Amino acid sequence: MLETSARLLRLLTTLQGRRHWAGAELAERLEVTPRTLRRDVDRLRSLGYAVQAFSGPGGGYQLGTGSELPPLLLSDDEAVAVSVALRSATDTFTGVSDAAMSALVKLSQLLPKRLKRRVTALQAMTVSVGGAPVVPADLLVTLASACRDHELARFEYTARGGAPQVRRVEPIRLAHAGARRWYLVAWDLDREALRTFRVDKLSALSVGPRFTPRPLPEDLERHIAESVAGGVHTYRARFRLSGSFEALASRIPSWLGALERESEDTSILTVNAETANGIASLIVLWGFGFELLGTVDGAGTEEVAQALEAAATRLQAGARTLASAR
Amino acid sequence: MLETSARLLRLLTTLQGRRHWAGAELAERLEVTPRTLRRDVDRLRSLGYAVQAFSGPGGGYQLGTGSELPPLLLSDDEAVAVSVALRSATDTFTGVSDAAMSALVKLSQLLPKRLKRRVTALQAMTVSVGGAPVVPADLLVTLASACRDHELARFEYTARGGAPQVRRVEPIRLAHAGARRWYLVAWDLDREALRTFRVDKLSALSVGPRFTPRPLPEDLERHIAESVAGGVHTYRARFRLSGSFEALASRIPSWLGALERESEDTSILTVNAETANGIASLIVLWGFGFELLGTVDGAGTEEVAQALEAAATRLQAGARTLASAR
DNA sequence: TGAATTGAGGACAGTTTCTGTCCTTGATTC
DNA sequence: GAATCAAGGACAGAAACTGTCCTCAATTCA
Repeated sequence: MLETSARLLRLLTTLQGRRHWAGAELAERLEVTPRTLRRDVDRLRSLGYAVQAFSGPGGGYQLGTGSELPPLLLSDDEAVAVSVALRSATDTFTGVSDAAMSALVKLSQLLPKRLKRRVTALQAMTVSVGGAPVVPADLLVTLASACRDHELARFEYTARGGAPQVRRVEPIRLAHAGARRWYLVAWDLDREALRTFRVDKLSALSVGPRFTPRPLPEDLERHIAESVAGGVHTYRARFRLSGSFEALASRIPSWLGALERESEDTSILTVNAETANGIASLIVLWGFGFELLGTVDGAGTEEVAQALEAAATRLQAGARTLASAR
Repeated sequence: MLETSARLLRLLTTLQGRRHWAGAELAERLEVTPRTLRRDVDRLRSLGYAVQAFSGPGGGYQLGTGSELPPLLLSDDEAVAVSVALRSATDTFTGVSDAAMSALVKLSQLLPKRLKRRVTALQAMTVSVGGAPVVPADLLVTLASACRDHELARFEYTARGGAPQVRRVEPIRLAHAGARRWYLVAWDLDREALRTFRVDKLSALSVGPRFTPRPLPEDLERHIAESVAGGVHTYRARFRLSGSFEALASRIPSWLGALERESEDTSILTVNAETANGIASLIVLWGFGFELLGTVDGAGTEEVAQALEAAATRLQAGARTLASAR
């Protein structure tokens, strides 16, 4: 009974669109008798969806929160919004980036072309202050799909200080190391070994036919942890801000850095970035005074200090040109 | 045939979880004959979902992008990720905030309690960026639901320079004006007139029983546009960089701003941000010298220039502390 | 308190649909 | 050319669905 299944889905859509529905109204919409509607509601219930009912004048049905999440039926606009939101979330929220990635892969494979175009168009317009992705979301989605679906990948890779090389790999895992850094862990077909690639060093990606996944090496997790942690060295600078932890916490976005209490009216902010200059950019975003305390491990402190001063000089010079022009 | 409907849904879930599936594999999973599976696939197709099939060794089924978006079947983790992503997107991406809001309302009403708790926990870790008043996502979701479902709202409102008052309204529309500014347009029951409320000035919200919506005033759109328009603006600053367009284009990420050729060896970079300080942060990230030319429409040029100089001062002061400490 | 509204659900009969079991055809890969 | 795998027609028995007709139960409002 195809019609019944389709009707159940339509009922679910309808119930998701507005909270409250009168029985008669629903029955009319679905073009069935109220009796059949009640049966449909029962069916949804026995599928695990929490449809609540109310008797009496002003009664009706509404879809509540059950134990399972019902299939989400999105309108075009909503689907685009979810896609855009997820793309930015993969980079912003470390805690959920993997899940966001897999949701994004799911959605991307279902999204009709016309909607994909809209997402791309929106994405191009979006500039987010300080928290912008360094790795294009499309690339990530493609790689994540390749991992999930066991599809060969082929790309140009520019290793540290080397020339671009073409690599052919069996993708295994996409690893996220916070602060906008993504790594592809894959089996390198030419070198016959497990390799880790920085996604931002990777270009001209194409994914090929499926491969049968080889058994995962036992030390995969360790391999990931090591190659991801060691690869690039980050700057982790500590700043002293004046203001109590409570007062500052609400005004500092979590992706900017980690905040700790120092004393009653000072706090310490630790900022991570890939370049000393990135540190400067982030601390400018904070918008108020600060004291540079140094880097977490002591290394690179001088560079960071120099970067801050150089940035100060550039800002002043750049702003002054305008003033003198008038 | 409840079993059939449930099975179709399961099939859809399965197909969303991985790209490629062999027919036999699917049949086994769903505990039906291959023949019935083929019929199920047919059923999905006639419901409008693009299931593709491939013959021969290595053949099988995969769910492609059809003309309609199929119901999205999310795992727990994915649902949490989508919710978190949407919450931040409502504030970040002006272009899709309404759609994101309605998707969020939909999702929030379906999300099982255990998942809601996880979202809340994650949300608590995420705080939004400096200065501007922040509107809690929960408040927005509640208000948006109230608009959609025609539920009375009651809250305390602190008008400009006034004391908090209790208001009882019929919510009509939630309007977004970029830069974390949200407005509730509602019919004020005590004043018997259309009113606009700034959501960040509103507290102790409770939503009551349903009301029958009165006909929308004809000038609603105009009313919204007017009461919302005041006060929001983005900064669009133009900078001159030395270097040819070709040389710079490859070194400036596209999200930083739009680059144009000016002359053989200078280019113009246009940077957008919501605060003058955001402009400063972005231009620092560029890492080389620049000249501030002003803002695109001329307005706010002074503020941007001042923000750059202020940032320079802060950077110098902050960096100097370290030097003097040694 | 009583009338009106609205959902719940049992029973029944006729119709429709579904499933599994054949079997043949057509596409694709090696 | 052989093997693999999806497509789909035919058929019969079983199962499910729908509308109709009724009786109950819950809730609201006068």
